[in-house]
Amino acid sequence: MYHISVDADEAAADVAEGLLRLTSLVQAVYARVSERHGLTPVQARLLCVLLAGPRGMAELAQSFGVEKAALTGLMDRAERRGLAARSAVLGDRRALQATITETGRQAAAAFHAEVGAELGQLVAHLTPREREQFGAVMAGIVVRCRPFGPG
Amino acid sequence: MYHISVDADEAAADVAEGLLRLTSLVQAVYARVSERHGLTPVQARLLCVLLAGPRGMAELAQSFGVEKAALTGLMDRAERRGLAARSAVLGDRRALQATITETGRQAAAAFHAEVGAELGQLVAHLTPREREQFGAVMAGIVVRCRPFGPG
DNA sequence: TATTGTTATACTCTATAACTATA
DNA sequence: TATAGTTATAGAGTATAACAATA
Repeated sequence: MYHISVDADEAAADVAEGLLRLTSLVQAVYARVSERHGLTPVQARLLCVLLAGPRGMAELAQSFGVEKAALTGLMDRAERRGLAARSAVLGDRRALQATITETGRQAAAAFHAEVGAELGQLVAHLTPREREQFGAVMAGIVVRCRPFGPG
Repeated sequence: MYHISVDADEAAADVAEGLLRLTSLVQAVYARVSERHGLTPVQARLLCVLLAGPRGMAELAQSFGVEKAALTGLMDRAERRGLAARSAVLGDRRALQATITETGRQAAAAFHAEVGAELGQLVAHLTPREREQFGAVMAGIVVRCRPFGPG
């Protein structure tokens, strides 16, 4: 039905290499934009989550896929830099909420906009139709690896 | 000529989000396969480069985009684990070459094959034609950001 | 003088284990 | 007992600055 290349392995290796190179490029963009705003990549990610509202420490740790203790350290450093703060939670005196400060909000908003713009530049040479197809393929790949949604 | 969406910004944001999610997924695969072979992601990358032959320390630092001192630390740890070694360079008594050991070679070869296979799985649901197009788009994006070749 | 590589120091990010306080 | 979060400790990865040896 399809044309099967005799170099099927080679074609697969090419896709793998493409994925690795693309990943490396996106990581570099992310790191460069973070640095422009005085943030580490992980701090940028943390602040972007907190832009949507306060989050519990355990909740953040789980959504980042790190241990609670690692999150304590992340928040310590973010707090020391005036980017985020901890606040009490009504009704559970064990719990703390991570919140973003005004300084953090401004940095995160600017970071988010610039990352979006720079990543958009990467696909600016494609036609709208190509971009749409490319986006659909990426979404399809991601969805198949997160069968229960973007936790 | 093309249909321009009134939500062009939104579409661009979608592509950016897709790139970030795909990157996160590929990084996770890379980290998981590395760990399976007792390697950190950076060690895996270092060893895969050394699979092709010895490299000078400064050369490696530049191709990794890190300072010389960082590479000294990387090689110290790789050497301590028996994955790589330093050897003298004939004709320049300042220089050292990083080489891979047999242990390192086996780990790197297995790692490389498995990463290729797992990344291949990510696009296994696509038709050959879709895979080819996807690969071409990725290659095009990367090429535009490395106008002087893959360093 | 320039280049190669190392050492010293400091910081971020992460894991594990032991701990406190509250539920 | 279980959960939320912290502390202590260790290790990887990185940067900067100062240094040694060689070109």
